[in-house]
Amino acid sequence: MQPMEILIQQAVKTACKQRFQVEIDQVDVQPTKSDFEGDLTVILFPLLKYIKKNPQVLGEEIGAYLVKEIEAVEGFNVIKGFLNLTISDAYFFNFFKSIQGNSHFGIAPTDKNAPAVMVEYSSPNTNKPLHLGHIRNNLLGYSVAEILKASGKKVYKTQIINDRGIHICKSMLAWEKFGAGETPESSGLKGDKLVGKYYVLFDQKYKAQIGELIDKGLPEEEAKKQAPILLEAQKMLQLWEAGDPDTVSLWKMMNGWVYKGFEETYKNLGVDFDNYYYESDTYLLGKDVVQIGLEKGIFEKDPDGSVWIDLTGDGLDRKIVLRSDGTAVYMTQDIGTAIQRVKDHPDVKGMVYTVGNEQDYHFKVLFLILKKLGFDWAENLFHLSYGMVDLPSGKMKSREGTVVDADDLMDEMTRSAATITEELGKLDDFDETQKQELFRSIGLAALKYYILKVDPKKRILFDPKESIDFQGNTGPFIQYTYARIQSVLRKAGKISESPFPNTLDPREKEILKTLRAFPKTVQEAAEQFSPALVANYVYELVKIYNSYYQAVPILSTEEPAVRNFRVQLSQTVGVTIQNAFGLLGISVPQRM
RNA sequence: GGUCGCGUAGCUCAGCUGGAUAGAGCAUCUGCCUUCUAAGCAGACGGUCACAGGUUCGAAUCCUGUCGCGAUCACCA
Repeated sequence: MQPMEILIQQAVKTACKQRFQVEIDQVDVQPTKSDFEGDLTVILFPLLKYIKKNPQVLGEEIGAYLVKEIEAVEGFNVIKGFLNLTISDAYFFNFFKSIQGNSHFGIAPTDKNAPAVMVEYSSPNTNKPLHLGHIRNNLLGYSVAEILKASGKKVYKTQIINDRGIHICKSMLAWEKFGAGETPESSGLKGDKLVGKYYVLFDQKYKAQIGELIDKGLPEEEAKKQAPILLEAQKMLQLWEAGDPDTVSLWKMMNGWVYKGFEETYKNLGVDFDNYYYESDTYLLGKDVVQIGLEKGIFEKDPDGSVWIDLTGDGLDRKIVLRSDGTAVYMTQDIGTAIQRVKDHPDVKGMVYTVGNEQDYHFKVLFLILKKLGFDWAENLFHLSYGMVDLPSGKMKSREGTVVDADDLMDEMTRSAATITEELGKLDDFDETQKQELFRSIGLAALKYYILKVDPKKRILFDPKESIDFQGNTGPFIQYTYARIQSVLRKAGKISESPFPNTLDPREKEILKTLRAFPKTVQEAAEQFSPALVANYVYELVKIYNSYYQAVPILSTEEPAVRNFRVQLSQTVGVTIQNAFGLLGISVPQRM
C-alpha cells in the first residue's frame, strides 16, 4: 500500500471515530475506475455495517473531512457506495519529482543481508536438443529470478542437468555402433543436435529389433526386454556406474558436445546461470538422509528393505524413497540435492523449482518430506508449475520429430522480424550487423512476450503455421513505443532545469498514476512468481502513453516548462519500459 | 475411479486477497500520415464470464455439485 492510500485509510478511520464513535479496522482504498471522476476511491459499503446511515450522506461527511484534513485531496463525489476522491496535480508532480531521473525506477537494490533464494530452471536432459517447452521453462525461470532480484532478494540461478541413466547410454551406444567417429566439427552439426540424432537412431534400431523378434514368435513384452541393442545399453550403464574408463570418457566427450550446444542456445535466448548441478554428482545423494528419517520415524522400512513415507495422513499416498536394493529413486535424489544446495550456499532460505505441471504431485511430496525432516527453509519452497506447450497435433514428441526446436524457432522469429522491418523500410542507414542485432531483438521480443504474458498455469497451444503477431499486445509493439520515445529524446536536445507547469493534462495524470503502480507491481510479481503481471503492466503503460503521444504535442509545445515536463515524462516512461522488459529478459531498441 | 489444474467475445488472453456499466489484442468494418517513427491512434461490431445451486448489501472472483479439457496416481525420471 502506498503512502497516500495509507494516509486516506487512517483519515477515514479517524473520521469514523471522531464523528460516529466507531472503530473501523479495515478501509478499502483503490484506484478509481476510469469511467468515473476521481483518482482514488473509498468503498463505503463495509462501513455501513457499523454506521447506520445513508451511504450518500456518509460519503459526503467523510469526503468533506478528507478534503479538510488531507492537503492532496482536492475534491470528491459520491456515487452509490463509492466515495471518489480527486487528488491534486501537485501531489502527482511531487511523485514525479521523486522518480524522475532514476534509471532504476521500480528495481529495488539487492539487500546483501537478505535471505537468498535459489531458482532452478531449464534442467535439460543431455540426449535432446532444447525445444519450445524448454523455452517456456527458461523464460519463466529467468524472469522470475530477475523479478525476485528486483524485489530486493538475493538470487542464485541454477539448473540440474540430467546427464546419466539408461537413456544417456542409448545415444552413446548408437554413436559408438553407427557413428563412425562423427563429431560436431566433422558433421557441422551443433553438439546437442548431433547427440540427439543418435538418440533417435537408437530408438529406430531398437524398434526394428523388436519387430524382428516378434516375427520370430516372441511376445511383444518379451521382445521389448530382449532386443539386443537394449541389453547392450543396459550393459553400458553398468560399465558407466562401475567407472569403466572407456565408457566414462565417451560419456564425457559426448556430454561436452551437448553442453557446448546448450550454451549457444542459452546465449541466444539470453538466459544464464550462476551454477550447475549434475545428476551424475547428485544421484547418490539423499541416501544418508533416509537413515536420519528412519531414526526420526518419518520413514518406514518394509520387510524387503525398501523405505517408504506414509503421507496418507496428509491426503497423499505412500511414496517410496529408497529401493529394496538400497539404490536411490528420483525423490531420494531431490531430497539430497536440496540439502546439498543449502550446504553449498548457506544464505539460501528458499527455492523455486521451474518444472512442468506434470510433476505437481512429485513436488508436493518433496516439499512435505523436507518439512517433516525439519529444515527451516522447507517453508519457502515453491514449485513454479507451468502448463505444457502443445501443438495443434497434440504433445510434442522428440522421437516422432514433432518438436519445435528452440534454435529453429528463434531463427524463424528473427527472420519474420527481418521481413517486417525491411518492408517498413526505416533503417536504410543501418549496417548489416546493426540490422541483424535489431531483427534478433525484435524477433525474440515477440516470442518472449508471447509466452510470458500468459499465466504460467495455463497450457499454451502453439501453432507453427500461425506466426506470432508483431502488432497489438505484443513485444514489438512495446519496443516500438520505446523506440519512439528515444527518437523524441534525441530530438529534444538538452533539457534545461525549469519548474514544472501548473497543471496536468488528464492523460499525463493517467500516466503518472500508472507509473506510480510499477514498484508495487514488481513486488506483487515477486510474491506470486508471475512475470505475466509485469508483462500486462507494461502493456497498460504503453497503451496510455501511445494515446498521449498521438493526442498531445511534445516537442512543438511553446511553453518551455510544459515542453520540458513532457519530455521528462516521456523519458521516465521509457526507463520504466526498459526496466519492466529487463525483468522479462527482453531488450529494447533505440530505433526500429 | 482418486487427486490437482484449467474453462471469460469467432481466436489469443487480462481481470480472480468479492465492489460501480466484465476489459485488451487479433480478425471484420469506418476514419486519421505536408506536425515528434502509422509495428501507431480514434471508433464500430462482438459476452447467458462452461452449467446449476449457495454465501453476501454486492459474485467472473468465495463454497458445493455437474459437465468439458489436461495432468497425475511406478522399487521411471
